[in-house]
Order: sequence, then structure tokens, then C-alpha cells
Amino acid sequence: MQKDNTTSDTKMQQNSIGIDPKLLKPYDPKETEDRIYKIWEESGFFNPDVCIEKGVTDKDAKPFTIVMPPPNANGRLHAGHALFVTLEDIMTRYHRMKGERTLWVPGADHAGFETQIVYERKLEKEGRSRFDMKPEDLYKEIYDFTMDNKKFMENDVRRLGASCDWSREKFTLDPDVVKTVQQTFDKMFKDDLIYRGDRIVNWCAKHQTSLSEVETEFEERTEPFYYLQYGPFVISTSRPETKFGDKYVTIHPLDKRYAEYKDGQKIDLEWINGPITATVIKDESVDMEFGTGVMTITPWHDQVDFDIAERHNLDKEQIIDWKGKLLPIAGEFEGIHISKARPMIIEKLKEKGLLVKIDEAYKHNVKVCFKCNTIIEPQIKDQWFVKMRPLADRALDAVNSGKIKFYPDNYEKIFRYWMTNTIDWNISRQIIWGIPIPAKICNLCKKGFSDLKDEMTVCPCGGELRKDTDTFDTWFSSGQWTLLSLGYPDTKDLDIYHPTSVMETGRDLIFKWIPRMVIFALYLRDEVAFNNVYLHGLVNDEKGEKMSKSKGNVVNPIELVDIFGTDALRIALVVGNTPGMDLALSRDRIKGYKNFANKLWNITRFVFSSLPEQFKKSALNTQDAEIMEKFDIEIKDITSDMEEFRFYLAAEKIYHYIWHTFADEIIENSKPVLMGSDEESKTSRQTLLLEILEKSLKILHPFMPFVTEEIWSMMPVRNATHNVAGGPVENKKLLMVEKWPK
RNA sequence: GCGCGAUUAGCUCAGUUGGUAGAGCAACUCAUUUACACUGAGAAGGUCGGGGGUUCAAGUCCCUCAUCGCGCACCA
Repeated sequence: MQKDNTTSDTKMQQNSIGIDPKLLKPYDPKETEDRIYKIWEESGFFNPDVCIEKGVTDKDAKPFTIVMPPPNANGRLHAGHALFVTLEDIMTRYHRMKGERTLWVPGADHAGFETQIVYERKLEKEGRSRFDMKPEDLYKEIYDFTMDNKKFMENDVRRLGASCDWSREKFTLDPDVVKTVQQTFDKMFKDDLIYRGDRIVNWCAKHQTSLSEVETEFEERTEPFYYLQYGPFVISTSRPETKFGDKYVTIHPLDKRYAEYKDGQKIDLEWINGPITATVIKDESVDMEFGTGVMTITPWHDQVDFDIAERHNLDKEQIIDWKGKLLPIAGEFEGIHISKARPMIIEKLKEKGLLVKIDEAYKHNVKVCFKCNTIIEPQIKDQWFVKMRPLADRALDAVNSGKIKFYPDNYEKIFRYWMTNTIDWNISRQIIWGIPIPAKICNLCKKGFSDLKDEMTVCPCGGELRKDTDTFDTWFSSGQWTLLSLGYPDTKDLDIYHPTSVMETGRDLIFKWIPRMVIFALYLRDEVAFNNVYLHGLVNDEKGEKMSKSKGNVVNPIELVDIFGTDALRIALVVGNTPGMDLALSRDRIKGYKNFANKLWNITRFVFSSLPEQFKKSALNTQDAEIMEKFDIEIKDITSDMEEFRFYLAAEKIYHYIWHTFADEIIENSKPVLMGSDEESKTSRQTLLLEILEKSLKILHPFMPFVTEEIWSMMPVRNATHNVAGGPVENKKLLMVEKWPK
């Protein structure tokens, strides 16, 4: 081993320019990456202002902006994060090299509900509960916990090579962010876009909070389905425990079977806890085909029933309390949790002869909390709601007029569908970890008021006002993220960098996040939030299966970086990964690209060692000019791929060119020329090899920034901007701010 | 129920405006001190899910069916 190194060492030194001894060993990402990242960060070039100041970017250059989807500050990065960092960094580096005024704003998300759950689990392990703590203490603890973790997340982003401007980093609970979000609430309240109302919300009894539609999931359950005698009717239900207060029986107005019963007709009948008087309601929402075509309604605990009750102005009564226990209306069942009450109620119905039959295997979907899988109990609750219709219409207009383009384009349809069918958005959350809603609520008339300055004490009705203790839904603040991370309401950066150029994020956020950002930017600044939306798919394991903790197939990207190097991971995530499509990430795949990094390293060694000590570039002869021209055509092709967001193709093309054209053909065919005695051909060929290497490094840089920058630092002198033996030199240009080849 | 996506080599996937089917990995044959074994050369492998249509020409456009995946909605 030792001997081998010595021989090649002497050989190299004899007939070539000074070569960095590092080049004589295989490429070592571990030794390189942190060092290079530090050089980049210290150069200041992640910040477009510095680029202008140092003359790297023209101050009139076209801006290019990406706002980073802020990773959850409470945890480490997962494979999906590695993909988004890679894609956004590719775009950022490419546009920076094109000379554009390029800004990538990093961020960190407090991730309200999610983080609180993580912290609650921690409390649970310690035998504590948030319900026994003072709100301020809990907030402080979660804050410290999050801030500790935030550093790890940021460091992970750095290890992935992200060339984002850390000086502009925003955290979703930064004081200015909190202030602005509260001001937005105030503005919307004054513009009559926010109202306080008693409406059905998704209530999670475990977490003691309401949830938006995107925080709930459907789960298929097979449960018994009960047919009950309700006076002259047979009604059906899967939830007999909600039926105590049912005093309205609804029928479709055109249902001939029940034509004899008139709207508003009173019927006396025997029910679970004794005789009641039921009222017949005719409503078109009743499905004649389903069950018996007759249903009783429970407006407090069902959206559809609530809507019917609203239409006919019917009474609404709470049956189940906030912990999931039955209220006094349930009579003898009062205080029993609904999960235990059902069989008891069925037993009683049976005894009373009210149970007609049971379908044992009724398949249906139930709504569950997306975090704890607890069945959601719809409840009527006094909450803040955003009127979505007028806002969504503006978003639709923006998309229809082509101001926002989607990659892949079929997501535009999905976006449209969501904007067309949106319902009012509940923004109140009963959790601590979030931005407080700056509002007061009247104890008497129950009206709510925005009160930014916290100065109102008495309601116009004379009632006493209490402070709203709720916080905003996370998406209320992250919906304003393109604005907030650019300093809104301050316009210094906004005027330059907004609308942002690209919003790159996971395809699952097409509902949760994308529409809200469009809406808020249009509302607050009369601009779209971004001109392009690039959606990536999921990163799955090598078998194509979704990564999950329960399956134990979760891959930590930093672990892969440790083994294969960041560059290898990055390009493995990109090649062949079309937008919107899921990717199966295998170690073999990454290993192949680790080999590629080394191949490039060896190409460099060959090129450098074939140059004489005193080398000056010459003009290319006809044959070499032709080879160069072919590469230039390829570069043009790759450039248009970059412009059209086809990174999966661009990456594959440069990979293929470097390995199979440059190394396998051009270098192999150069050997006889370089060994020959025709000095003119030799110099031409040496020039060619050096130029192809230079251009290759530039094209490859956005994809594999570390190895390319490292090699660039060893490039031999040209125009006195490079030194011979490598290492940082003053005024030396970094590859990251070199110009993209034309 | 409505919508979206997928179906191409053993595996993972590309295939941009229709113009002779591609890559990576795996497997196969050969090369063995080479810039690089983290290598090179070569060969093999596909009626592009089925059926129909448009066209001089279809993996690509249209219709239809099947299978898989995902999303949304209803669910008394």
C-alpha cells in the first residue's frame, strides 16, 4: 500500500503540474464536506446581498426566490426532507450560477399540534400531564425543548449542502411572526372574513382540541348496524349511544312510502328512556335508498344533521361531553363513556322491544385523529372560522389566469377541485403551543372581538369580556409563510423577492398548505405567493413501501450521508425521480453514485497528470472543436431541462456524459494523442480535456456540490484566479458562484 | 360513489412536440496492476397491462376493460 502510493506519487510529480496529494487517494466525502460547507457559509454567497456587494451578481439581475418549507423544529430530518433540500438546492445553485439574484430562505416550524403531541408523550413517560400544568410553564418547557432540537435540524440541513441564506432564517414563533399573524387576524376580522360561530368541529377527546379537516383521517371499520323501532318507523344507526335526544325524524319529501306523514307532524312514541314527542321533518338530503329511508337526527354530533337542523331551525342538544362521556340527557347512562355505553344501551333497547335487527358486518369509514387514531367526536363548539368562499375564488382566478403553474400539471386540477369545494376553516385550537388568538369573547352574548391591544373589557351588550385562550391552527401562520419569511409587513425584501419563483414541497401538501399560501398572499399583498409549484412524491424504502416507524423501515438521511457522502445521496434522490412520483430509495442506488463521485475524482487526476508543468491553453484543432461542440449541444439540452424542472433528466444526462462519454470515450481516445509526439495535437487535446472537466464540474455542481467544489479548488491556474496546488486563495472564485456554461 | 396516478428488461424507473425501445442495479462472458476494481470491453434481456380506434407511422393521441396505489366524499 505504502509502496504503491510512493511510486504513483513520483510518477505524477515528474510529468505533471502540481497535484494536490488528496487527489492520489480515493475521494473522501467525510474529510471534504464539512470543510467545504464552512467555506461556502463564510464566503457569504448564500446571501444575495453579499453576491451583489462582491460583484458576483449584478444588482439589476432578475431575482429567483425559494422559501423553504420549514422543517419541524422538534425533530431530525427524514428522507423526505433530504429530497426537498436537494431539489431546492439544485434550483438555487443553478439560478445563482446563472447570475440571478438568488435567495433561498430557510425556516423552522413550531408545528403546533405535532410538537405538543411529541411533548405530551414525553410528559406521559415522566408520569406528568399537560392538564395538570400551568399554561405558561408548559409553553416555556415546550419552547426550550423545541429550541434545543432546532439546532439539530439546522445542522442536518447544512450537512445536505443547502445553500440557503441563514441570515434570513425564520422560526414560526419569532416575535415578529407572531405579531404579524395576529395583525392578519385583526385585519380579516375587520374585513368580515373571520367570524365566531357555533359550528360542528372535529373534536379529539384525547387531545382535548378541535381539528381541521386536514388533521383528520378516515379509517375503515366494520361494526354492527342497528335497526330500531321509532314509533311507526324503523330507523337505523351505527351509533345508538347518540340517540337519546333524537326528537326529529326526517324523510325525503318525495318518498311515497311515507307520504302519509306530513312535515311538522307530531308523533308520540316510546323511546330509550321513556315516552317522547317526535316531529316529522321533510328534507331532501335524506337518501331514500339508504336503510329504511327514515332517519332521526343528532344535530350536536353530526355535520349532516347539523345542516338539516340549521335549515329547519331545530333545537340542538349536546349528548356527549368533551371527554366522551354521556350527559344527563342519557338518564341512567349519565357519566358512562360512550365506548362502554353502547352494549348497555343495546341491551336496554332489546328489553324494551325496540331493537328490530342488527347487521353485524357494516363497513364504513370513521373519522379519526391523525395523530392518535381516536375516533373524532363531532361537537358543536364556539370557534373562530375563516370565510373561505371569497378567498378561494380569488385563488381560483389566479390559477385560471395562468399566474401559477404546477409541476406535474395534473395537480392543478386537484388544486382547483379543493378551491371549488372548500368549506369554512376552523382556525381555533385548544392547545398551548402556538400563536395566541388576540381576541375577547363575551360571557353574556358570546360574541367574539378581535382585540390586538388587549384593551377591551366590556362587550357592547354590557357583558363581561374574557380573553380567548385558544391558539391558531398551525396552517393559519404557515399559510402566510412566503410573506412572513420575507419580512412582511416590511417591504424591503418583499418588493424584490415576492412573488417567489418556486414553491417546492411534498405532493401531500397540495391541500394542506399550497392553497392557503395562495389565499393569504392574494389577500395581504394582492400577489400570488409563487409562480411555480413543484411537488415531489414520497421517498419510500427500497421495496417501494412507505417508510413508517411501526414497520421499522425508516431511513435516516444523515446516516446515508455518513456512509456514502452527501453528493451520492443527493443525486440518487434526483435521477429518474419525476415530479409527483414516489421514489424507491435503495442503498445500491446510492452506492452507484458514490462510485460516480470517485470516478470524477479519478478523471480529474488523469486530466491533471496529463498536463505539463507549464501549461497554457491553446486553440482547439478541428477534431477537438467538434468534440467540444457536441458537449455544448448536450449542455444546451441540459439547460433547458433545468429551466423546465426536469432535474431527473438533467442529472442523468450529465452523469452519463461524464462517465460514458468523457471518461470512456474521450479520455480513452486521448491516450495515444497524449503519448504521441505531435505537440500541437497534444496541447489541443490537453486544452479540450481541461475545458470539458471545467464545464462538467459546473453542470454537475447543483447536483453534487461538494465533490465538484473540492475539485474546482484544485484546478490549475488560468487567468490568475486559480492557484496551482489548491487550497483557498484570496479573490479566488468559488465554483458555487461561477457562471453556468452557455 | 367521484377524481388522480401507475402498469415498459429479473428489480427500480426514464422515454419532452407521435418518427428504429433507454438508464441504473442485478445476472452473464471476457480483460487484470490500469487515471480509476469504487475499473474497462462485450453480449444477453422487452408482442411497452388486455382489447379497439385515429395516423404513412402509436410506449406516446382517443375509447374501453383489468389490476395496483393514492386522494376526496358519503355513510342516518
